Amino acid sequence: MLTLGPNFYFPALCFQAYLCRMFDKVRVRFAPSPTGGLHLGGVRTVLFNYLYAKKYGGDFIVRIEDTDQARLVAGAEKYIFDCLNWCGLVPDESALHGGPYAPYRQSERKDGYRKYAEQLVKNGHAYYAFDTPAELDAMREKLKSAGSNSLQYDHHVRMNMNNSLRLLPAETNTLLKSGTPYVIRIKVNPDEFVQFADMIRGEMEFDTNNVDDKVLLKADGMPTYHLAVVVDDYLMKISHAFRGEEWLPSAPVHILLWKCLFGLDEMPQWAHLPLILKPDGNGKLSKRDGDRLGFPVYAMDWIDPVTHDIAKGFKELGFLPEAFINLLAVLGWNDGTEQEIFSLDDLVDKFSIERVHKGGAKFDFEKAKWFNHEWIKKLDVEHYEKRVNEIFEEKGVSVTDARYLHQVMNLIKERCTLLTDFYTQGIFFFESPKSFDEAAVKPKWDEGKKEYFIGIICQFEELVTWEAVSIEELFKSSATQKNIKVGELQMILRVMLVGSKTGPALFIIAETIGKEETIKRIENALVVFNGAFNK
RNA sequence: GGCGCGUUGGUCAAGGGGUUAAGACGCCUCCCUUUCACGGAGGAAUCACGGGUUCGAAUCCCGUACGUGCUACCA
Repeated sequence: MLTLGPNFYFPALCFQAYLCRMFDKVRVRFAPSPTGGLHLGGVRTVLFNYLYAKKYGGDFIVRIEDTDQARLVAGAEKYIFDCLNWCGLVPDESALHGGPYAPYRQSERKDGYRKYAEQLVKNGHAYYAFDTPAELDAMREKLKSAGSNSLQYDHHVRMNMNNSLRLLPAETNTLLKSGTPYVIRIKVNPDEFVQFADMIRGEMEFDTNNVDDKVLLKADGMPTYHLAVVVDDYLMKISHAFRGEEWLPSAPVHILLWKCLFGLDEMPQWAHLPLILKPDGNGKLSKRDGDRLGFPVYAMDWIDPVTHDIAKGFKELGFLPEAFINLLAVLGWNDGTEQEIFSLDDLVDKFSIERVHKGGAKFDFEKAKWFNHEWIKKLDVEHYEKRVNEIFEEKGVSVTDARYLHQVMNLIKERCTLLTDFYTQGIFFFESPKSFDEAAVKPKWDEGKKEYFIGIICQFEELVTWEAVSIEELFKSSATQKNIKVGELQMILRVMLVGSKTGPALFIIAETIGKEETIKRIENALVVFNGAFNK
């Protein structure tokens, strides 16, 4: 079976690839550059890669693309792996986990790339370029003032530039020998069409007249993304390359490199994923949008090592990894049924790259929270009580009785949207209310009610079985005796025990916190109400 | 500006020539609960626009508009 499914989707287009790949293993890669926090969109790219690999029994590889030394951020790589780990998307091979194609960090593979760049030069598919940044600027300035609609370094301009195409071989040699800084650029021939089948978008075609001579090897000897991605995908036997839509315009460069270097038969199948857009206005979702609109865009808290700015993560905000994965999966994909709640296993089973949308989706934090709510309700509290315990600790409440926390969590789980809600919804099970919703009590408060509560204290003390039903029975019969409406008393009792008019069934609360604590809280509240209402 | 990609309710979306155009989130109304939540019942779309093709188009084709991406010795 292996790659049968996906290849059958474009049988005519991929027949050749199909033939040569049908017995190969599916191997996909996520290739982040460690420049900061792991964005929503990044996690979704990981997810889709992972799902596809696991669906076809393949390998999921994480390759660190750290070819831009200037943009490296300390800690970013570790952070990426921490996020993947939290999400449960563990790589089969990576810079962290090792594997048969190590190293998985491009900076450590530096020496390997030059050979391919040189080979391209030798075969006439690339050339040395000695242009300085200033000269490049000047070129673009010139094009701009000439009214050109392209500012690219391409076949129109390359014969006016300082490169081995225009220079005499001897001149090039001299420059090379004298150590003049240079880059290697791909030589894109005009008037050709580059075609490939995108698994999401179908047949794609690009006119090479619009493709520029991209830098392949930088002056510092590092490859650019364009060279590195092709070389490493080849060396690591990547069968399917899924990445964000922002890469679509440079896809023809990659196809051309594949063609010149390794042959199209070896090339992975491409899929360009739609973007995740900001919820309000326009554009790709960015960290700033999260700050602005009040929701996270990173998987986990990211602390900038330089500025020490902290960007909130879904994890710390109280999201379950199950929910995070789920909401990301259905942002741009669905299985065609009405199902919306999917576990990772479900997703592996049902995911299909062909059903991924072409259009970008605006991120909706309200819906994201709904997914979390659903997962909190769905999962047994064992799955997340450790995290909830941490949240209580962070708030300065130490939970000594794990069984009690467990019990409380089951009582309130359906009213918790975020894990952090367990604290706000459940704190009164651990501490007496520090304040009361007096406005809720005041209109109902009178001398009769006061007498009633004074009386109920003694009755509670004598109650033998402290269980919700018996407490309720006693409470109600006592009210009937005194000819007071039970409803009004209940509201008051609730505020006495909880502090506000919220929470699960009242007598369950009384049972859970215990007789002694219930009586204590009534007495406490009596004092406060007495003072407040001056009766 | 050039090139690419996209466009079904506020949002996510099903749908692939004939449907009363699913469903979910959010919002509103009501029921349940004398709390809040959960749950339940309702309410809200001339499928961006204009032309074709067709007996018939949200669905196919062409334009236009709008959105978005790329346009670095960044990924």
